[in-house]
Amino acid sequence: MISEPTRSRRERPAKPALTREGIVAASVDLVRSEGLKRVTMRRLAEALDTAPASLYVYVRNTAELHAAVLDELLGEVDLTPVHTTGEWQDRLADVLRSYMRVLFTHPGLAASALVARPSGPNYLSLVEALLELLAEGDVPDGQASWGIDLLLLTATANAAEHAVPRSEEDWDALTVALRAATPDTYPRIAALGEDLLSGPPPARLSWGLRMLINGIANTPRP
Amino acid sequence: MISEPTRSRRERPAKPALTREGIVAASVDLVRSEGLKRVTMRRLAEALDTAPASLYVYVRNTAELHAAVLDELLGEVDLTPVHTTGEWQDRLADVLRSYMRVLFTHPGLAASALVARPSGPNYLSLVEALLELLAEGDVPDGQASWGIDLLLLTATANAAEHAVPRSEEDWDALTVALRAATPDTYPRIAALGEDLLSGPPPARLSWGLRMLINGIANTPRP
DNA sequence: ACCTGAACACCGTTCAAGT
DNA sequence: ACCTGAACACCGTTCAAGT
Repeated sequence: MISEPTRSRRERPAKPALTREGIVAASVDLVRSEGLKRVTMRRLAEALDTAPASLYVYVRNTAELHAAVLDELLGEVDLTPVHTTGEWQDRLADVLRSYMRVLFTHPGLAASALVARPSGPNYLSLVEALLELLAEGDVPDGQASWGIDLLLLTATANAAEHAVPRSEEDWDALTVALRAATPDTYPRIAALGEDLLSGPPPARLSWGLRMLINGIANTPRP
Repeated sequence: MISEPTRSRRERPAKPALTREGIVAASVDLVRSEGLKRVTMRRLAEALDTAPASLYVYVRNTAELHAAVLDELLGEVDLTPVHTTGEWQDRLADVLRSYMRVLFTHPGLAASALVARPSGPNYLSLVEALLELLAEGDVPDGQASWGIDLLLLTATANAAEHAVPRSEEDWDALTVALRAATPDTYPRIAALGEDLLSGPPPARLSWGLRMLINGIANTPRP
């Protein structure tokens, strides 16, 4: 009995040709459904019904792939605060919080963002939005230029740190260590005590963002 | 012919008993000789002449192992600026630069420091040193408490970003993207132009640290 | 030019079984 | 209690060979 290639080709649609766009799109699907940890060359090849080696025609390595995924996901950042009313500092903080939320929902993405920083259109739009808000606040150009980098870096690092859920034991380790600090060996730690760990995380974050914005706005360049 | 276990035991010294300290010490040797990428359970077991599974009696997982290595390496941070003369801000920046140098010389360590933050004695000494300098500058306790976290976080993220040597192409990708930004779509990026990428890295870093210290010192807590 | 199979050189972690 | 061998379930990347 002869097989029916035509029919079976119609049942499962013909394998689409590989393109960089297709690979990135499949990667984004994968990060949404299974997390960044599963966006591997082998898993991705499986999803695209091809061999891992085939992907290397379009993507240099795994790091570049992850950077492309991030570029894509940055489209989810809410930039509307740029054109609303209210204090420019608050709106700047809102954009950064939205950026952090995107990183936050895909564990591992923030860490990869630190190593392979994106340069796609969505990243540029984010930079542009932040620069416009700094300009609205009359922050000098030189300080805005150098500050934007640190603003994004700190937001990314903050997200990286909180994205991986700290296990109870890990957290306890630091808490215990800080509480055990005796005044004779660690006088300042002992003096500040609980305050080092205190405060609701959102309040700490808001203070942190405001602190950065203040620093950028008020520190003249040499 | 019968083998000579006694003699061969003397030629190669008896396998030392496994301890957590021994495992961490071997890990530190390994990170120095082969880099953090090679500090794996399997490679480490090989170095200790044991089976990978044996290590799990003393170490929960690879992340915990890497955190222990960092704890240990933080002993190299130069804390002497705490007790020298000069502006407290400059001495604070010096300590942070020394911290970054440690992270810098062991690629990958900074990234791991973001995920599994250390809590060992060397980390506490670093925190204590920074707090003492902030106290010398009469920074209010509440701001010091919340600021210290962000100070270390930003320094770590900065090191993580620069530890992995940016390939020429990656760097070009961002440069090209920024230069290609047209005034109609990205007006602020176009207006700032080269300045976004300009300046010698040490000058940018010094400004960044000073900016953070200013922010912490001058942003009141709610 | 693109795609594949196969291989090389690795990983983390678990678990039954031994001492 | 500690250690081991073996297994399970994966990785990234390269390369000769095919189309």
